[in-house]
Amino acid sequence: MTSLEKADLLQGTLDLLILKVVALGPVHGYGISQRIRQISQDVLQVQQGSLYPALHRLEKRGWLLADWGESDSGREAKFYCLSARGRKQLAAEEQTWARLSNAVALILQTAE
Amino acid sequence: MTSLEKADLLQGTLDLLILKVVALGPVHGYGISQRIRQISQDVLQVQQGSLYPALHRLEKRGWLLADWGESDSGREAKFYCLSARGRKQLAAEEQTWARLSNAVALILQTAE
DNA sequence: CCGTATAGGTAGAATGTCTAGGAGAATCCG
DNA sequence: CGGATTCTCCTAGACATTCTACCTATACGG
Repeated sequence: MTSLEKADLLQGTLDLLILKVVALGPVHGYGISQRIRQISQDVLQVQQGSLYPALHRLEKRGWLLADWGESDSGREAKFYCLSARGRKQLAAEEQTWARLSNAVALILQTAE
Repeated sequence: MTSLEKADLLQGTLDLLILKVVALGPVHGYGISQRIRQISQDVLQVQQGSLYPALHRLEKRGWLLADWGESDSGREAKFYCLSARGRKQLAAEEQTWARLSNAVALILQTAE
């Protein structure tokens, strides 16, 4: 059910969220999901089964660059950072989000 | 592509939008799509192939009631109105939308 | 030694939305 | 009158995204 009631996040915003979090500095996948949960104060949470396919998708589209490194806890981890095209994409998606969410707000604001 | 760039609407918000528009008074399907476009100032537009399945879905779930009548232009049209459960559902979805969209805003507001 | 946290991943199902069609009736324009 | 456009309903099939559920492996605390 993509109905608004149960979703862990707003459908279609996952790419935007990932790009935005990665823009704050290199992170690995696991860290991305943690940051999204923390910054959103536990409202949004990305399941791993959504996260990793999304990361591969974004990398394949040339928006993310990945390389292996060592995480804080000393484990192998794949760190992602934004490419130039990813930065453009992020800007575009931020703008689109603003347009669409404002439009939804317009409709919800109509007096009853 | 459900990526934010090209969508006609924010995925997962269609039910909410329909319920909200119907809450303003009985409308037929065609009128719903027009109102959404107008109120959103041409930002959001529902394709007919999305609209009618959604209406049937909402009716089947008991949130909308339908009956045939005559439209302004004298044609047969199916008018929808909210059921009691639909009203509850609308309230719930409005709240969820507020929670989720605020959470997205939180993430987008993180300083760079 | 076992459970939890960290870190990566895949497969399959469910859902929603879009594109692309089809249909009929009313109205407007030339 | 003929043709185009608007109004109104609908379905089928393709597609992308996201979820649940599962798998692997290492480190650490009790």
